[in-house]
Amino acid sequence: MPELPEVETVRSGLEPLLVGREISAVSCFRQQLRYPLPDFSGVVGQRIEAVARRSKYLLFQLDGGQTLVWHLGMTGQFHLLSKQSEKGLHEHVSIELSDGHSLRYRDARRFGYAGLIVTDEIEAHPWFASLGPEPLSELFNCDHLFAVCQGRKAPIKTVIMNAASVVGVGNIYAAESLFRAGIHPARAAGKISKKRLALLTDVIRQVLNEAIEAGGSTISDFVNAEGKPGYFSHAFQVYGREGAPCLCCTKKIKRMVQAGRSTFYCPCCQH
DNA sequence: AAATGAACCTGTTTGC
DNA sequence: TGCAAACAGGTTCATT
Repeated sequence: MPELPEVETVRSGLEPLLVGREISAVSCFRQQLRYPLPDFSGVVGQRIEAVARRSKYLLFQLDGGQTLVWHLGMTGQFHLLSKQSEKGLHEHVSIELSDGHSLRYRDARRFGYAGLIVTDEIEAHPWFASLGPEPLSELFNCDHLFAVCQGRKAPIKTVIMNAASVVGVGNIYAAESLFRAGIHPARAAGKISKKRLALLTDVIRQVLNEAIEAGGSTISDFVNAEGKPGYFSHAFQVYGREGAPCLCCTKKIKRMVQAGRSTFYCPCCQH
């Protein structure tokens, strides 16, 4: 489900609802999601100081010096319930807050995962140690992308989707960015001029910012913390539009498979 | 070393 | 209509 704009939408929605609240209990309805769930007993009585994000991870910073790290996988969702209620379909964890609210984690496919990490050790943790820069930060610039692509024969699409190059760019935004930059998704990364990579850098930032503004992209099931969908899917120019006319040249949008994922592109506008 | 494909799961859509 | 195959926003691991 979520790429960077969707995770950011969830983060900004949860932040005002959770910061300052204290965790009074945690119940797990199964032992593991993608990985075994952490032992939550130590978080009871701790207050949530901040809700942050790194890459596609949500970071619930607790006042005891630990951070609850959560990845939503493909179908993970958080919902804040105001009343006690039965476990809903595909709900796996319930975090009770001292004000009576209940934060539920729901995830049909269970590709999501969570960990409890000492806040000062997050950057060194295996989930974070080899991550590239945030695409909306100064660290992600033309020089960086050029260095990453240098000498690589891999297709540019798989390079920008690799979190070691830059984080947060998933299948949708990779396709949309390459279309806007006029770059063919299968082009070898090392064969793209620095000038065109500079354009790609700008366009990735633009696309992600626009998607955040729109509250993310909902294809079938993404919803924010209030249960509402995002609207960026209406702005897709290539993703999911196989056979439909290119909005630029009117030729048919094509679909190909790269590294096991669908790629949508215009064979006329992208080189 | 680097790139592809399978695996982890369930739900929904597509095609015969 | 029914059933099976294909496909889905992510990441890691094993295999070329």
